[in-house]
Amino acid sequence: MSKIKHNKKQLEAIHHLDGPLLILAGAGSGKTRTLTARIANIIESGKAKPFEVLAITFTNRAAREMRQRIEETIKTDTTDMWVLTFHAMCSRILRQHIEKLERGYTKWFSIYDDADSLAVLKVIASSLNLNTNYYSPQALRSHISTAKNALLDPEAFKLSMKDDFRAENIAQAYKMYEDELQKNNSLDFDDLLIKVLELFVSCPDVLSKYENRFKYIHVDEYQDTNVAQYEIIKALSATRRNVCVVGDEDQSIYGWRGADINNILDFEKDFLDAKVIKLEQNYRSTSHILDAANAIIKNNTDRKEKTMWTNRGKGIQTVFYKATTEREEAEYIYTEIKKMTVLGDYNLQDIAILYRTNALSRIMEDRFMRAGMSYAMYGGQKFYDRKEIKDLTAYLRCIVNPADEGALIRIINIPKRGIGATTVGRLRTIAQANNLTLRKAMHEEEKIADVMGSAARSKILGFSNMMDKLDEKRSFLSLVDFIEEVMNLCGMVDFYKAQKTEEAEGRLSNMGELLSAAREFVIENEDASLETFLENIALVSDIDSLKESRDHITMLTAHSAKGLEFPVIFTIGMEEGLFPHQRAMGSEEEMEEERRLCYVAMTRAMDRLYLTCSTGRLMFGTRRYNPLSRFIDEIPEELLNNTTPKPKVVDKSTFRKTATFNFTEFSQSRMKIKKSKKTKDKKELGMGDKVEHKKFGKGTIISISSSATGSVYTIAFKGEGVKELDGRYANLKKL
DNA sequence: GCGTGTGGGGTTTTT
DNA sequence: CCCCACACGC
Repeated sequence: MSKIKHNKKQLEAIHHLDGPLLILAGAGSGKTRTLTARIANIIESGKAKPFEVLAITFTNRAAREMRQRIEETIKTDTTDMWVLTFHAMCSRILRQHIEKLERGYTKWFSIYDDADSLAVLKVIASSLNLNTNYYSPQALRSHISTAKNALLDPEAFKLSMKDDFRAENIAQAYKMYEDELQKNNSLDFDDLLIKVLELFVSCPDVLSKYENRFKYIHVDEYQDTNVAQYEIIKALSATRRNVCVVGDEDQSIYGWRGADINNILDFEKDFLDAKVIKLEQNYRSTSHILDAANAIIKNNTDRKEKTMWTNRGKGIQTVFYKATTEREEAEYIYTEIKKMTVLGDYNLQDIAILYRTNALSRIMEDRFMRAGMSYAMYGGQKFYDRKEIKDLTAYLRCIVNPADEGALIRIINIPKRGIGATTVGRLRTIAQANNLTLRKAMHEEEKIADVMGSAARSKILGFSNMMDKLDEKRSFLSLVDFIEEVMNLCGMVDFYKAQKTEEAEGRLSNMGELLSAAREFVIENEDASLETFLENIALVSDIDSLKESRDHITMLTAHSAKGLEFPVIFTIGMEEGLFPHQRAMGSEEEMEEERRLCYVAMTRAMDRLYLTCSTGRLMFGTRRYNPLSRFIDEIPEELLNNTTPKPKVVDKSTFRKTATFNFTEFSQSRMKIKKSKKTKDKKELGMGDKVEHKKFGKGTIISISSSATGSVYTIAFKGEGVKELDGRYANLKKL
């Protein structure tokens, strides 16, 4: 295996070790192989010891794979080589040094996930009396995250959005949120990055420790880094400048999360002497697939010129199929899979179903389940996001980090033990007045007696004693035994056992699964402890556990498919509003990101690619008629094999006819009345039509949905975003 | 403090 | 269509 052949460009990258290096690695160009070989080369040539190499990846799975491959190549132990994600790296640095920030953080800090952050923001929003129409907790969360990713503090953020009337309030919520997290000795995902930067600034010795250590730095999936991550890389590589970044701007799909595509587009501006190597040979896909993907991506303007090619041969055309209902779409896919597996062309594990949104997986799931065809789904409801698991980990967090009141409040009444909002409120008042944590305040029996009745008092006492007992047990129980003890002592096991419902049973078995996860964690990690286990839970996603060898179909979102490949790919729901997603309709930039996402999805395929859609689809309980995805139109006809039975040609005009037909079918008599009404004042409106609205200006109709009362148009307005308007009232002028 | 019913609102993607 | 938040009644 060590004598793997590399092409000329790859060899160049493998041997160019010193100075900044940008590898523009297109889809399927052997990026990981090259990176692995380069790291092996660094070690084997004696330029650095394993512990002096840093490799940052995007997912834990990628990190694990890379480490494995490096180990196979150099046949040396790599335990002390840092091959991890940005977040894991930052967490590791902070566990060691965060106390130097002198802001009250301890190394037992909790990591808040989205739900934890939202809970905090809900309280803040209501304490500020913010109108939730303008300030939903989600919106606040997203603004704060944007601010943090751009390295703006509340003050700077306020200035940056001074045109927005909400600036003042959002900045204030941001500030309060920061204070609350700090008080709770907690960091959210964005904080992990930011606090490391703060640490580097305030403690130059910490920075130089890592700067000296890491002689060679690698960043995979560089197109998905945000400003904070970029700054971390810059800081770590400032002296030696041995930084090698690998990425593909055409696969930048995390802009919504703060990833800045300019990091890759402008790398050469920041590192003037950067060597740039383009890997343009694709080893994965046949040319029919690659050409179709190229045809789509070339419609983007925000990219570097790059032409991917392959010598895998033409292969077969990309298959297109248009169903009339989502069930029929699922049926078609099922039949195709059945065909190819019965013929023995492919096994189930060779096949993946990709979709834009998790909601689309459901129909496929139904179909596979009915057929008894095994499948595995990734994404969606994550294991650690399940209520009972979050509750249990909240218990564990309370125990590790007594300052974590978010966690404490979450579980103080779980299972129900009669400690309601009023009691918690009173307890909080006591805590605040005496500058105590909630846990400590529970011991202030006299003060509690002043404001509460004996019933509430004894309930608090009971809870407090239980937590104290757990604290004690932690010191002598193993990780697994301790977690089991928490489950039993806190009462969750009894609570669910008593219910005797299927749902409760599921929750119990999930709790059992958590125990198994802990057991496995102990086996795999030398430094396993309650703290490291919790950290692992916070930073791991379920795509990380994707298994390869099992015989099942894989179902995942296009996002989580990044970095994977399958012989057969089905990309479903190729419809305007779904893929590209509605939310992207308003802006050209977001549309380009959708296109990149589509490119990512298509380039996962090695031999066979299917693109499917349905003219009608049940959404929100009503039937919707979405036009065909523009991405399908961007593929030249000769590259597409349209297997849709009736209408042979795929173009917009055919589509419109079909859509109207279904429309009428829905309720013919009513439709006639409506039509006559409508034609009275307006010309008929179809999908894709440009319209003008008095208030919102010019826009494009992206979908039409029918209800008993008439049709509702979903229209993307320039600069105004996407609106839903009732055809009966909205004064729409056809342009 | 808690259970029930209703009404309204909501589905992008994830470390 | 489903899941939540909220209000009400016990």
